Amino acid sequence: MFSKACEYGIRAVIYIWSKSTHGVKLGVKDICKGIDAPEFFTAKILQSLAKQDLVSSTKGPNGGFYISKEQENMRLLALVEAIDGDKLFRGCGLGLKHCSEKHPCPIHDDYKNIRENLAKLLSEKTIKELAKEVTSGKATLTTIGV
Amino acid sequence: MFSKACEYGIRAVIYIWSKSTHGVKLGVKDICKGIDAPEFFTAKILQSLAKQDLVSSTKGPNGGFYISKEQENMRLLALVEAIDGDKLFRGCGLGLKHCSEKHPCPIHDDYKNIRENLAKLLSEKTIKELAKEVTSGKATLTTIGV
DNA sequence: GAAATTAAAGACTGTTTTATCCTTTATTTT
DNA sequence: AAAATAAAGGATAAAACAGTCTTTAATTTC
Repeated sequence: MFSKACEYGIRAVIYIWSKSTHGVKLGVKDICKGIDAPEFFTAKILQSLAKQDLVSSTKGPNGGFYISKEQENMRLLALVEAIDGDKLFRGCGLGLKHCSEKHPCPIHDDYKNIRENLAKLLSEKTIKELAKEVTSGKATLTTIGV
Repeated sequence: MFSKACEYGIRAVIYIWSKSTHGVKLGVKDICKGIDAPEFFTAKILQSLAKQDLVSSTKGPNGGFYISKEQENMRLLALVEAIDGDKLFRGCGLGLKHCSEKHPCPIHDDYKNIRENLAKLLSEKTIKELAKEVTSGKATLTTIGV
């Protein structure tokens, strides 16, 4: 469903949220340790997100990634689109180039429905909410205990 | 969502269904022309499906691919699983190795819901139904008119 | 039986995704 | 100013995915 990059990206951003409530910055190493993701690969994703202004970053000692005031209400949908683009939400389920209401593929309506449910879910969820689930212990971002 | 191989495979099987109601066999070339898919690549997919007994085939003149009596009630789910495996239906939305009810990722429940809807859709749809939509002109498998 | 036809099988190429490493740049601390 | 730190950026490598081509095997037609 989501690409690896997107999975790491989502986990990373939720992690940053869950740890840096009061302006504390987190380094890539910390983050990747916390979410059990490959360091340099995840760094690239975060850099891309920073470029797109979905997260903030500063270099130098005590620098790292953090979430600014303006980024506080980020939705999951924005994150997914920033990393994976909109291919998950646009385009035909069977790969037809010109699938439309008028010339639908055989699963057009059902697929559309699934997709809209997914888009709805992603657009409703804020990172803040998700982070809260982690800090409260209800959810986790890494393999624990087993 | 689905891989290219899966898209071509689904289209191919629906096409076979829609054209070979009375035991007529269709060659790969015909099929690929009919669904606007790359020939050799799609051939591989059909061969794999034949090996897995989801479609039937015979070699030689007037040979080709067809659907046997036993394959008549094939569900879309079986097709997708045969080509893409179950990765779409199993595994965590955020890629966690040990995500479970007990140790869920932050989107566990919602993702599970989406996934179950998808699985339900795919397990309910028969290829026969989908083919009927094509033969009746309600749906299409290729780019038309534009 | 020989020729023609068609799927099956395997080798090969190209692209995208995933991942790692190394260098550069910006920032802070001393 | 120098040293240390951390993100940014570039280069490379491995794996998965997508697609093509060639040869082989089975079947039918003649």
